[in-house]
Amino acid sequence: MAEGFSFESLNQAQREAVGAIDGPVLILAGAGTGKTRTVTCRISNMLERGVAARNILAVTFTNKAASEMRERIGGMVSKAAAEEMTVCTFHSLCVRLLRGGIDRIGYKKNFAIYTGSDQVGLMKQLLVRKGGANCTLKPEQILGVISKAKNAGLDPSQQEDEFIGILATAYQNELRAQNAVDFDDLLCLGEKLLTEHEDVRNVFREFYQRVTVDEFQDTNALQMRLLQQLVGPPYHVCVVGDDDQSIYGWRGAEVANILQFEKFFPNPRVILLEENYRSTHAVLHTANSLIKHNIGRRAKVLRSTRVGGAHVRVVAMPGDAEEAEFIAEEIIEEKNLTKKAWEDFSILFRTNGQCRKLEEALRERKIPYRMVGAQSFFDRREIRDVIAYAQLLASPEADVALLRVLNAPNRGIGQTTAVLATDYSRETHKSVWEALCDPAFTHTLGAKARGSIEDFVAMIAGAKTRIDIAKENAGKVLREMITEMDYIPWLMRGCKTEKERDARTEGIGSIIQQLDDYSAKGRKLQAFLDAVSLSSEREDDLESKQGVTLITLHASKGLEFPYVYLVGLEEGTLPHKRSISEGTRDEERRLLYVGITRARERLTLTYCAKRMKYGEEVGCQPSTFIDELDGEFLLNSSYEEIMGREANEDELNSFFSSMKSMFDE
DNA sequence: GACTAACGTTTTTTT
DNA sequence: AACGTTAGTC
Repeated sequence: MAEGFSFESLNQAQREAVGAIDGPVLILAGAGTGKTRTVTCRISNMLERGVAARNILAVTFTNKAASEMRERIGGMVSKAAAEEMTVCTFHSLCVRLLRGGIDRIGYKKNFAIYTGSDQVGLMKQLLVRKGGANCTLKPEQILGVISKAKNAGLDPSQQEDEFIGILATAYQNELRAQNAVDFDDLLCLGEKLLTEHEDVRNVFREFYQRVTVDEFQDTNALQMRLLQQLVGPPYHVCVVGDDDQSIYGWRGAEVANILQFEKFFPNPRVILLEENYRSTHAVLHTANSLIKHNIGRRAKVLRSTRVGGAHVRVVAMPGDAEEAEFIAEEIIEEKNLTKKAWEDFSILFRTNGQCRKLEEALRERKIPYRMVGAQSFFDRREIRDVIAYAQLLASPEADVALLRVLNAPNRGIGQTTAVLATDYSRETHKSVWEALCDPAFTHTLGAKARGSIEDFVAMIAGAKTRIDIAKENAGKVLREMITEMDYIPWLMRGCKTEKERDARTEGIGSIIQQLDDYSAKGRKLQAFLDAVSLSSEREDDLESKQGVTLITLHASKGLEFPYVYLVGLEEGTLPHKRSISEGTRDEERRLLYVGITRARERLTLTYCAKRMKYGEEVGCQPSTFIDELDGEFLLNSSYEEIMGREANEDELNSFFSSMKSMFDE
């Protein structure tokens, strides 16, 4: 048994939170106030007070957060108890729920989950089919509208724009016909299943006696409705979050969920965690002075446990090149001076486009760096292809997966044939797979195309039999199939560089290995596909890499660094110009607030007079947010001033060291 | 059906 | 500047 927790190690507000395990609880946890520790202690306390581990549910926003929380709990209670709890995301919770009972609402239990590019592919088809040639919207935008409607808890087919409504209806019908759901459907259908079926709802309510939701400020209306279905009287539900760190409004997060929590659950106990263990007083004072400009927030003032600290610098730069150069040079200098590690430094920016110049400056000086959020592993073409093949082996009627790989590698089934097959499948109300298997269809084709299709069908059916009937290892079967069809040589032909070839080959190896691991543990192919669809997780996470961290403000939430450089504080960049036109300046302010509160010791804010944007030089104005910062712990400076002074300091330092060596002698 | 050339686009991002 | 997409050609 692990050591549990002690009330003595907690501050008063934390103790109150840990002790309050009954009824609705809202924990407003400011940045760096020991939120995770409080939540894990609270769960540990549930166990001590006799709640069984299996009856505890903790919902997080990302898979990574879920595994971290489980780990933290595991360090506090017994490992077995940590394993028994349900710690997962809303989406994976819904997958479990739906794999068990989706047949009650008209889907088959082996439904496929369509993600990102699957959805785009489907929508592109629908656009063509519904005559959207003169439609100005891109498939992604239409999907965005549909997604937003679903997450707001609305019917996506009810649209102001008639054509989008038609597309939304067609999209939903198509998904259902293919026995597929998208990410948002997981939540919608999960909620629907619980709402419409009292028996299912009661099973869940009785099973999950204590529910905790982390990062509550990021939840949307639909997730709130789901939560309400999940938790019945006497509402043993605890939500944890910080409205000041709500930065995902643009994808549907409802700050109202946290601001008006009382509306959803009666008489909640509200606990404020305001004691900050992370940052210096200077950093916190500056952060507080900024965020108080937002109206309609849950008033909260972070108190520092670390008095004083270096002033927050606001540095004016001539241009983005100098900005990058300055930071790179200073990091080298500070590292030498303070014996910090590269990992102690971070550079935060609003948009990924700002990253390139910084990267260059670091690379030129041979400073190791790590970037968070580059292309997602699961978005890479070869990975999506391999997953599509795996999907076909699980359920060949998943049309999107089938169409994706029908001619990858080229096997003589081109666009013309694909369109014919799709048309036939729609006319006969069958899946594309069934169309390909149907002689009535294949005999309308030329001999060459028919032969290709027969080979393809035989290959997939053969492999599926080996897995389903002969119970062979799915990873092995998939690997052999990929080898047999010469997928890799085909993929290699499209590669321009050696590096790309290696990366892609490695990616394929990695994804099949993951499937191997699943099979080895005796888990089904479907479980693998669920895990893969639900994790957009970057393959390599932050801890596994070393160097200075380059990261967007959004991705920086939850992280902390001794040294933080927050760049590009310019009107149009931060706040971003689109947020100005959309009237979401408050969220941009919160974004800056999140960035500021990442700093433990030293914070440097920079802005440029001009910046390269889309290959053109653009003049910039300093962000109006800078004026909102209280001046007490601010130090205004400029590139010229600091770079000039540094030259002098170098001389001074060498003078001191020579004096020192004289005294030492 | 495959390959090349010109074109247009470009906030944030998880599930 | 760089990337992906599309359209046009072989």
